[in-house]
This record gives sequence, C-alpha cells and structure tokens, in this order.
Amino acid sequence: MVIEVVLADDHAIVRQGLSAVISQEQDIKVIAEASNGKEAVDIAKKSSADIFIVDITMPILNGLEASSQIMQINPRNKVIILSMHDNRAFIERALSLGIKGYVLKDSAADEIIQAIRAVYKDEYFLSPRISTFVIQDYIDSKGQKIGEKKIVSLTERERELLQLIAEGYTNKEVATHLNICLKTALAHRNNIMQKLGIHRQADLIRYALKEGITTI
Amino acid sequence: MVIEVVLADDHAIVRQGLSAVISQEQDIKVIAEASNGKEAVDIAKKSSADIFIVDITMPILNGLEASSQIMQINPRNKVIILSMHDNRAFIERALSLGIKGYVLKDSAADEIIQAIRAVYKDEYFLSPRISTFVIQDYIDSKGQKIGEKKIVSLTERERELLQLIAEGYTNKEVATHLNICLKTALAHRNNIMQKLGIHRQADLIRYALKEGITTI
DNA sequence: CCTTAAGTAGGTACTTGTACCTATTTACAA
DNA sequence: TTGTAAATAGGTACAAGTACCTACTTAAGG
Repeated sequence: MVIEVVLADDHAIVRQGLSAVISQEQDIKVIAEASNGKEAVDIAKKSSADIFIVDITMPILNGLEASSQIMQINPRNKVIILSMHDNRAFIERALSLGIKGYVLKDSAADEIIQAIRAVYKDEYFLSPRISTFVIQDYIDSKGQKIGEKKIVSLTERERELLQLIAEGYTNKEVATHLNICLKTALAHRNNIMQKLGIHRQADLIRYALKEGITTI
Repeated sequence: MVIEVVLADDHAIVRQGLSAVISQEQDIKVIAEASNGKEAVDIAKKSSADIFIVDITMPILNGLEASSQIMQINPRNKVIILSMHDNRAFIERALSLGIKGYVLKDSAADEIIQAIRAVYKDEYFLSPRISTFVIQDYIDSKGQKIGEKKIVSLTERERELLQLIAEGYTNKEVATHLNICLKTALAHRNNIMQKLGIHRQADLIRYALKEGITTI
C-alpha cells in the first residue's frame, strides 16, 4: 500500500526538495504538484490522493482556503499544512477547519514523513513547537473550543477577495479571476471594509498582511 | 573532482530538500549545513568549501552580510544567493558584493545545480527572471557597470512620500503632512512610480514593505 | 415553513488615483 | 557659466475606488 501525496507550494525548489525527501520512502509517493492554491484544488477535483501537503502562503488562493476546498471536494482528503510561521491565527484556523497535520518549515525534514504517516492513519501531527502552545491554550481557555471566538469574521469568499486585493489586483481583475461580475466584487469589497471598519485600500492591504492573509 | 557545497537556510526542510536534490549529482557534495548567517560564517572560518548556498532571509545574520564575510575570509569562497523575491535592491547589493549566483526559490530545482556548476567555473548564474531585468537595466543605463550605482534610487523626499503613502495616507493627507501642494505630492508620487516601474497603489505599498521603508 | 446569511448583480454619485503635459526655483556639478 | 536634477506648482483627461442604494437566489437553521 502506497500513500499518495500531492505537493502544493509556490516555490519549485522547495517542492522538488520535498519530493526528493519523500521519494526516499518506499511507502509514500508524490503523484502531483501544484504551485498555487487553485492548482491544488483543481488536482483534488480531478484525481484522488491520500494526503495534500499545502504551503500556507501561496498566491491566488492561499493554503488554508485551498485546504478547505480540497476537504470539501472529498471529505476523505487529508491535508498537512506547511508553514514558515508558528502564527497562532493560522494554527487556530487550520485546526478549526479540521486539518490534522501542521508542520513548520524550520523543523527537520523527517517530520514531514512522520506527519504523512500519522495523518494517513487519521491521527494528529503537529510540529512540537506548535503542539506546545496548542496544549497551553487548551489549558488557559479550559474547555473553550478553538476557533469559536473571532471578533471579526470574514466569510470564506471575503477572505479570498481580500487576498487578491492585497496582492495588488484591481477590482476588475479580482472579478475576472473569480468569474464574478465587477459589481459583485465591489459588493464583497464593501462588506469587507465595513466589517473591518476600514475605508482605504492601503489599510486593507496592511490588514491582510498583518493577519497573514497574504505575504509580501 | 567533487564540488563541495555548504547550505545555509533557516528552514531545515528546505535545507534537507536541497540536500536531497543535490545529492543526486555525482560531482556535487554537501559538506555542511547552517541554519543562520552566523553559523555559515563559522563554517567558512573552520573549513574550506567551493560554494556557499545562502538564503537571503535568515535570522541573526542575514544572507548578504554573511556572504560578504564569507568572501572576506577567503576570496576564493564562492556564494550563490537563494531568494524568494526578485527584489532589485537585494540583487543590486548581491552583485555589487561580487556574488555571482542568484537563484529564485520559485525556479526549478535544477537551476541550483546549474548555478553550482557555473559559479564553480567562476561564471555568473542568475535565474532567468533576474537576468532579464539586470540586462534591461544594463541596456537602459548604456554601459554603466552594474553595481556602480543604485539601480533604483529614490531621493530622500521620494522615500519620505513613499513611507506616508504606504502608511495609508491619501495624497491630500501626504501633502498636508509635508506642507506642500497636492500637485507636488502627486508629482513626487508619479516620479516614484515611474522610477520603480509601478502602476498601482497596492504595488507601491508592497514595495515599501518589501524594502523596509515602512513596516506592518 | 419562514428567516437569515451569503453570494450574486445592478444603479448612482462622488472621491481618489493615474498618466500625460508645462513651468519655475534652487543647488550642485561639469 | 551652463547644464542638470530635485522640488515645487499647475492643467487636463480618464481610470479606479468608495459609499450609498435595491434585489434576486440558494443553503442552513429555528
């Protein structure tokens, strides 16, 4: 039995590096690669794989959005998030989305192998640094479920738009990209701004960067 | 004859991935790894290697500083920069430091292999996307040697404006802030955009953040 | 079954930004 | 001294963003 994985990371070198590491294991095989979130989702639509290894910061469609869609396409699809940062917001969102694997890029390469085997068996695998403060948060908030709070909650679609806006696309381009009417894109944008109490594009971008919705 | 390389990158997974890719080549061998700039310099002090592959963004001591020191320790040490961004300022600095290899992380993995072989023979190797605009700049500045002058040089005033723009001020507010006419602010803004080849506010903000002119 | 939230699409009015111009003053270098 | 770059200020035209509306469809929940 071979575990089939899909790699999604915008950096080809990282992707091929990971692929090289993984291919040293007999029981794991990379069956496809994606260089952005949208490609990863498209792969999920067309073919089946056991594990999707998804980088969190990707253009067009970020890793968390992509993961969410991938798991919706087939609830049996499993996702492992690859991330540079031990950002609480990311981890919270990932866990509340039902993602069971979260590996930091500065951890050892064999962690990803461990993560693949664990998640394949439907177990959790978090990099040690992360699990430490997940447990800490659990203790601190005694029973309050992670991801329950959210002061400001953008919808999935709104986050998607915000990312594109922050990546420098105009409203027209965003609309084209998402196959929606310009008016719809504007409506979403307006809702985002209202929810966040923001009145300028500049602040939208800064917000998106601060929240890790996109990166520089 | 085996080319000995040292890998310096703060992400272990990237490092091991690269290592896996490189080890498929018979004539190249990874003899040491470093997880920050200081470690790379320490390795350069103790042992000799042909090529140092250095990630530009590393904690403690960044890639460019580290490279500078590595080449000072032994002028025969050669450096290849690994970078996520095709950032002009970084490339400019790298080239003016005498670095001959500059590879983007989103390029194919075999580019790093090509880069190693080229730089080992004392040739230049830049990722295509970079060499494109290095050559363009060369043509634009007709014969002026690269690294002699700033490729993009904003004036003090322009930087001042750019910071305010990136901090979310409108042109009107910028003008008020600097006690100049709106028209003047617009003129400066236009000059900045022309110099940088940028056409959108969003990109202006992203540029300022990337260059550290302002922070999130 | 009804309500609500989300996503979609459209209208109108106004503000801001972008891309072209010209032109003056100052300061510094050839 | 002449030339050049930088900072200043202005004009015009069009593109894009911001702020309000209304309204339909669909999916989820009470």
